[in-house]
Amino acid sequence: MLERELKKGSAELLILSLVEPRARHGYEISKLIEQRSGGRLRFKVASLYPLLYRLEERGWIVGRWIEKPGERRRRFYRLTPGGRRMLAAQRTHWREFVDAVAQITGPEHA
Amino acid sequence: MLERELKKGSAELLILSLVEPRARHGYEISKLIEQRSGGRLRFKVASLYPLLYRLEERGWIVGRWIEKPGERRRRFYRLTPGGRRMLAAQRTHWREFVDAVAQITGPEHA
DNA sequence: TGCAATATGTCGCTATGAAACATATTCATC
DNA sequence: GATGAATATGTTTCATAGCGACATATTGCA
Repeated sequence: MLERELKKGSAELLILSLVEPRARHGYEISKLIEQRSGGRLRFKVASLYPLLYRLEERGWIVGRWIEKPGERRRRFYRLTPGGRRMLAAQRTHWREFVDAVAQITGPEHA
Repeated sequence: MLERELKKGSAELLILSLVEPRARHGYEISKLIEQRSGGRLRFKVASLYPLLYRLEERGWIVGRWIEKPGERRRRFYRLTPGGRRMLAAQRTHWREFVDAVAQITGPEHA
C-alpha cells in the first residue's frame, strides 16, 4: 500500500500539475521537472512517455499532435475535467502522505 | 530516478527511523506505522518482512531473536552505525525530495 | 560536415509491493 | 475445554513500473 500511495502521489502528480496551466509536450515536461527541482528530479524517457500514455488511457489528459513548418512534430497534452478532479485529489493525498511520514519519522518520538 | 528516490526516501526511512531510538520487532514496527499515521499508512507483511531482510543484508540493521518464557519468539532489529549514517542521509534526501515536488507542483507557476 | 539540442519512442531487466496462503502462541470469553 | 481475536513471523506468486540501453529524426550552429 505504501509504495502504491507514493506512485499515485508523486510521478502522476508532477505531470498533472505541469499540464494544469497549459498544454505541454513530453520533452517540455521533462525539462521543467529538471529545472524546477534544480536537477534533483529527473524523468527518464522510458518512464515519462509510458506514463503519459497511461494518464491518457485513464482519461486524465488528452494528447494532440502539433506540426508546424520549421518545427519538429510535438504531442501536446492538456488536462481533462476528470484529470482536474484527479489532480485536486492527488494534491490532498500527497499532503497527507508527507504529513504521515513526518509523524512517523519525526523527532517527537525520539 | 524519480521512483528510486521515493523508495529510498520513504519505506526504508520509516523503518530506520523507528528502530533508531530502540530495537523493535517487525509486528511492532507495522503497528507503529499504522498508529502514527492515523491508519493512512500500512505495511503488509509481504512488504515489511522482506524489507527488513534487505535492510539487514545491507548492514543497516541487525536482528536478534529474543525468546522469553510466556512470550512468543520475536526478532528485534536495532540500528547499526552504518544504518545511522544511512538514516541521516535519507532524512536529508527525503526533505529535498519533498521540497522539489513542492517546487514543481506549487502554485507559484500557475 | 559534424555535433549538440530537441523530440519521441521501444525492449528487456529488475525491484518491489501486495494478495493469498501458511504456521504457531497467548489470552480473554463462552 | 473450546472458540476466536490478537500477536508474531514467514513464503509464493503476480503485477506494476522505473530505467538503462538502444533507435530514429529534425533543427541549428560551428
